[in-house]
Amino acid sequence: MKDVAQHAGVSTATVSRVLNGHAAPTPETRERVLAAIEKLGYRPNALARSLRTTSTQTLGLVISDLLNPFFAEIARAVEDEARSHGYCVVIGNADESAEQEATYVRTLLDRRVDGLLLCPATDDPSLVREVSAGGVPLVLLDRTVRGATCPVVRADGSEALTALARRLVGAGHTRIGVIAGPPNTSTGRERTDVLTGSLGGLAQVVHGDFRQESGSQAAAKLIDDGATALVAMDNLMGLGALGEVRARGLQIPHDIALAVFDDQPWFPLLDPPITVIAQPTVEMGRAAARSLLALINGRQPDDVRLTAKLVLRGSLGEAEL
Amino acid sequence: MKDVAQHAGVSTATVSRVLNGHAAPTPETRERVLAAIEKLGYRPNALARSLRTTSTQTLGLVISDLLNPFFAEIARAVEDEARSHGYCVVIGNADESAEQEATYVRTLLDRRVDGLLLCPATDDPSLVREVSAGGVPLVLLDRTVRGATCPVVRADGSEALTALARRLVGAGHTRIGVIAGPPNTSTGRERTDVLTGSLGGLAQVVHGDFRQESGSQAAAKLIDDGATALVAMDNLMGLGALGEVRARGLQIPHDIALAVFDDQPWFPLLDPPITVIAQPTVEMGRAAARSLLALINGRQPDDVRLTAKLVLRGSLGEAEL
DNA sequence: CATACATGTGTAATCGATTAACTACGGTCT
DNA sequence: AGACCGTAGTTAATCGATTACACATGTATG
Repeated sequence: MKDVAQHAGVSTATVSRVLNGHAAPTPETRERVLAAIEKLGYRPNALARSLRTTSTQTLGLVISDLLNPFFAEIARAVEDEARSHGYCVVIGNADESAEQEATYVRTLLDRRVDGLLLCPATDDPSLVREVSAGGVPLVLLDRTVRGATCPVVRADGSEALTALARRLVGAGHTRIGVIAGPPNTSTGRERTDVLTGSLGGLAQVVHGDFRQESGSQAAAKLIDDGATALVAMDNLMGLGALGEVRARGLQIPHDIALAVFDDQPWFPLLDPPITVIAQPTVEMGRAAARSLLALINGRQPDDVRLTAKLVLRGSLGEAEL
Repeated sequence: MKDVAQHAGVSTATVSRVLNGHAAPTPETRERVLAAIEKLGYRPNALARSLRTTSTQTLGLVISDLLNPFFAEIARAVEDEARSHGYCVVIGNADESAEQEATYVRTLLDRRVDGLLLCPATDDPSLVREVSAGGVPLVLLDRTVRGATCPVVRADGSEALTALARRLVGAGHTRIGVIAGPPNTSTGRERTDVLTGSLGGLAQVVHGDFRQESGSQAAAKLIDDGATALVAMDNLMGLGALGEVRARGLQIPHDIALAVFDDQPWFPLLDPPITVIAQPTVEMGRAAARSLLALINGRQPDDVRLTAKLVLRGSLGEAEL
């Protein structure tokens, strides 16, 4: 910057003013400064600028797993929305581990992100409190924690789940295997509660960890126990369950019915296509980013609750008639 | 930091030494400082530290599309490797757009990442030159550019592609539709050249843009032209092609054979499972991160060339016998 | 013609860390 | 006792920007 100033025959203050679009500098001065910048290939140091202004124009996003397309889509939407407001997003991968999640959150805070979007790995509120105590704007996404005091953006699957339950029961299924998420996550618990509630005593629950492998294992156990229908509570466990069903040579929906929470681009391509409960991922991501930006700008956004929808495709068999 | 120093009755220099594990401070002083840090909940400002040390312990990774599982896996691997060396990764999504790619690269440079990993959207070397001119360590990943002067990490699919070609020809296919990547990307061009080369005059090429929609369109065109086998040059176009095949009610492999470049967890679950050329994504990501770290540490790593493998699963029909 | 005021630019403090150079202190050795 | 040395800790410069305040110049006003 000093070099630029020297080249243009002005002070660094003036260079800074030109850079920041202040009204002060003469068009002629501005011209000279811009020429010098161009000539020297100068690029301002964002670190220094942020240090001085205490604003990084950056949002932190901590998610459980980038390989999970559900989170990848959310990340993508967050990024789009943030970018359109001049913000950058730094993504942290927590790998469904509370410890790694905490590490990432702290790293992001150390780098002074202007705000944080968090999909908490567990419903333990201590990390959330730590962030809030630091005074950093925080919005929870997809999942919440016990006694959360910050805005939350999530999808409500209750309606879709009860509709699904009604169809399964109506089709005469009496042993319905539920491949549930971890009970210490809000989404894991809530979805399972709603579904088992609507299924009366027909549900048999096995808990997984939102990963493919656990989906296979849970499916195996449930099939062994005589389940005639499976409901996987997220797409990775759905993938695992599907693998197990195929490995056993069972036909969907003839031998067993299957429904999955979360949609995937390839679900319609299976034979039969898989019936799902689709979450509005893009909307969730955008809404979360907007809420966070609002918070950063001193407004107090409301919680956002979007609706997940049941998409019938055929993998339930007669239940879909 | 000043507060901590005051609390512990020392100067900020001493606090800094404790923080950075210098030998100087007495165990007793160290103890006092740590206590003060704990008590005040002090966390060092990474921006200030980086400004002073000119090192951010951060790598930039610019990829074409986070929603493409191929890149998501790479990102994940890069991150793992980087983290194990105490580095953070900031991911930028270029969306297969050269312009957005350039924007992201510049943003990352402005933030003074210690090194940059780039999957170039096109083979135009100007952006690469710009980065190199800035003296920032740079490694290219998956794709290269014309006259690249920096280390490159990529997968070689030639062997797998010729093997695939041999099988298709051997099975008597005479009209083989190739859904190619953009000709201005190195991977797009090379893969297509190798395959069409080995297919003699039997190949019919339609170019897509590495996205699902273009895969459907290309497949439609090729099927209309009487192709009896399709080869999609990346997984998203493969997904599109598969959709088109299904939409027309064609049976794989009876009516048409299909092979896809890039593997996906759900390909084995289709009926029949899809034959693919699998790239070692995790190895690619790790290798790229390692090369970049080497470069940052003043070493001069060699190019890395890993091997993609043909995985036969059944979607080629008799060609797989 | 002096005074007030607007305007464009420069000076220097500041953000929060690191670190070279210096000081103070105590202990050894002749 | 005096010279010398090692060690623990302080002072202050520095990284590269922003910005309050001061200053100089030019124009309008009484």
